[in-house]
Amino acid sequence: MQRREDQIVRSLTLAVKELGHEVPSSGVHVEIPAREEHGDYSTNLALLLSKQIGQPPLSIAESLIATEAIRSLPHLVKVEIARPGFINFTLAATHLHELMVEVKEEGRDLFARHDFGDGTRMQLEFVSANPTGPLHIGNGWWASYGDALGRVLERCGYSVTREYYVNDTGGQIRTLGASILARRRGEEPPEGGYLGDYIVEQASRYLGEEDIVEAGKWAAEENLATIQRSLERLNIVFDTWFSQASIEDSGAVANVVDLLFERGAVFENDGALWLRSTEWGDTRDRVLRKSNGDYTYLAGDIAYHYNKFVIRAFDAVIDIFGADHHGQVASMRAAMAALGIDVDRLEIRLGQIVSLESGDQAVKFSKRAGTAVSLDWLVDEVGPSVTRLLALSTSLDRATTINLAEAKERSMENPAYYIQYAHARMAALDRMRSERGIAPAAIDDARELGVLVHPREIRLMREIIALPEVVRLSALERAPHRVTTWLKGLAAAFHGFYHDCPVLMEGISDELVAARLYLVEVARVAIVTGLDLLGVDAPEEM
RNA sequence: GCCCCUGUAGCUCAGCGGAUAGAGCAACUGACUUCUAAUCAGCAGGUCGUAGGUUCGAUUCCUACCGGGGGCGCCA
Repeated sequence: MQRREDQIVRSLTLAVKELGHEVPSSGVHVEIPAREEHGDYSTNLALLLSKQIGQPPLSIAESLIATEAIRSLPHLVKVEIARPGFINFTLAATHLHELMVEVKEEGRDLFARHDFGDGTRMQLEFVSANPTGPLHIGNGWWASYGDALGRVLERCGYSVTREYYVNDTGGQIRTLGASILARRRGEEPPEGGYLGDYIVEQASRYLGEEDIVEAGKWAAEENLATIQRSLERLNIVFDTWFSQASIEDSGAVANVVDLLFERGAVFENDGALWLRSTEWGDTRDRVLRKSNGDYTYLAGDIAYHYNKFVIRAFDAVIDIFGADHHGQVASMRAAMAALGIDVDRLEIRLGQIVSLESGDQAVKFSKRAGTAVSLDWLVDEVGPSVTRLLALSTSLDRATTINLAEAKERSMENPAYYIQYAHARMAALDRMRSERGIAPAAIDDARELGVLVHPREIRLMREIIALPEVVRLSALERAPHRVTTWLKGLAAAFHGFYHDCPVLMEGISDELVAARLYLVEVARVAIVTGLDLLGVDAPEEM
């Protein structure tokens, strides 16, 4: 779709040149204003030029709108100057009709697609929960975010790899094994062990040796399979499951510590090897190899990130962790800097804590204490669509409390029903069209859509054409929840249209039926595109 | 103490430095011989935590303070 904004920017550029000025290098916006009185598009250009050339913005705006470049803008009905110095363009409905044809021709594959990602190889690491138990709801929230962000980035031309880092070795696996063995003996898990009920159940099925490592690995493998199934229920599929044990066994950890040593970033103290991370902005230095000779988790993670950036040479990496891993951020960035890796290639996004409201109390999740509410339980309760849309309704930066009663309601409280119902209505219209032997919507010329002038139709068309910009911003700001916000608006516009603009009822002209059917098809392209970006199904009927 | 996130309507939350700050829910009122009312419409609800600063313009950016959440291991 040729974005109308770009067309207007080109005309404004010509207009500025016509007046003999330079276009400001940054800050110029052409946007769809929030208020309809402000027209279809609006620009702050005159306000910025005012600063640059020292003339009042209103008189600059006057000169601009008098130029040939502006007067000849396609579809232009009216151009107005507003208070501080905005220029507001009102276009004829024909500009919307034209764009509808473009969206329909692009279809689900091409509409709202961008190429600015330019094939950048980007790795997204997310979830990476230790296989010491089932995923909890917080994991599901951040998993939905990571997957949707990947979809948005892919639509903008990035080449995305989704990866899960599996902590299949080390102290937690031993603790897990010890907890299993204790339960099998009918005892309480040891101090610091895992207290969840699932451990008791697993212990009853463990037939192996009385060996904590063997028991731990057995349970971890089983847990990992469970985790994978939980994620697949949410439409989340990883490209790679990267084993921590594999990187340790390969000697890569020792190698990267050697490399850090060669670069002078390591020192010895109290029998341990330390990373001089304070030199790169960390609040304290970090242990890489303990005095007992074992490498720390951090050392393994550094080797893993070295593998991402140097061995596999991803152009950029986004790590998505829970806020409880905040402490790792400065250390990892320091380690990358110490290795001479451009720190800007590493982006770490932290998801704030998710809790569940049960009665009046918020339940905090702890896997060790066994109070984590499992993701599977929530998906059983409300289904995958509601889970994903709820997770993707708010910013990652906001700590959320899930209200189960509201999540189970089948109303607008639940964006999933509202949005999916809009799609089901579109699908129903198409079924009915087919049953009545009416040909699928087809238009040879945008002028055949000239009958679409009802305020409900206008609003729907305006919502549809906003998606490309929403997708662009979602990718740049790593904010897929913007797509959810847009979907709610689109669904609202469609429900309003559906209510006031009959498509297949008696007494409607053939021409209007054809145009409205076409509009419904275009709306369907848009809503399916949006839902797919979030990994949510578009049901034919509900 | 230090670091990160957050404070917007009664509640849950949107809001790329722009114009009169928006949705849903809850409360109240209205619309079903229908293309599925899982919908639509109306009404009501705001010192955008507080105080400064930058700017033509600040809910948005900066600083300080106050409230809430999270993190500061030779755990992972």
